[in-house]
Amino acid sequence: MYLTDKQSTRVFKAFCDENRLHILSLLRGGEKCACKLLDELHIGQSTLSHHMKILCDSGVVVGRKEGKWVHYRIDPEGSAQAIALLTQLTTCTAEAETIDCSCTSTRAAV
Amino acid sequence: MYLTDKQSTRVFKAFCDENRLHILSLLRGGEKCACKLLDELHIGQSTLSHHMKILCDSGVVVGRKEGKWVHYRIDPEGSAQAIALLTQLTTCTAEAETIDCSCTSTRAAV
DNA sequence: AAAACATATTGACATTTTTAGAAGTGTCGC
DNA sequence: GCGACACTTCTAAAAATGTCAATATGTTTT
Repeated sequence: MYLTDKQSTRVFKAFCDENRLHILSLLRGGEKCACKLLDELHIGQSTLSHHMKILCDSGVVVGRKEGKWVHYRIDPEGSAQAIALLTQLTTCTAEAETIDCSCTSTRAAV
Repeated sequence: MYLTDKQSTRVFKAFCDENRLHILSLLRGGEKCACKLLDELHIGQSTLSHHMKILCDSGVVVGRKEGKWVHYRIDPEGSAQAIALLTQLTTCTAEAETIDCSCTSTRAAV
């Protein structure tokens, strides 16, 4: 499960906008259709559609089409992958503890 | 440890830019000063400074000033908090499994 | 004190993102 | 088929972000 840097940024874009965080908090309470989300957010319908696309592209949310409606929910698997990715991005390697001070050693330590 | 939505977005902004992901990957190998980072990234000095500010604002990176130099490293505590926040943002509540289909029930289910 | 150096801040510009209105697509009920 | 509805895509404007050059700040050396 290796992603390019570009793909990784796509995952975290989901959490970089206040409206999207609001949408996620609504979805944490269970699956909701777009129209219901629209009722609770003070944004236009096309704007919601745009945000839902970004949330789905991140893998954290999935949409289920049912007739005219699309029901959105948080995907536990996508969420787990996002957490795994974040963990990977912030975990130091074994030898990370050796303090690298090349700048001080090459110049200051004359 | 509750953050506003705005504060939460600040945490994940760290992971939404390819250059910042590159910087993080360098820091995963251990503490590095800004000048060393600058050597490995094809960006200007002021641009690096800008990215380091965003990384530090997220809490995932900390800077240690030593004379003229600033040594940056990944903060395991800040990283753990980011992971905890991401977990919180994507974890559904207990009753989330009940499918909410108000839009279909009020209109389609005539 | 002055010069040299590492980093931060400012200002200007290009690119990207957010937003909403308008038009387009697909589905349902008549 | 036709109109109503839910949602998506297109388009354009506003806001935010990334970038670099120039300048400022703070530290060390002479």
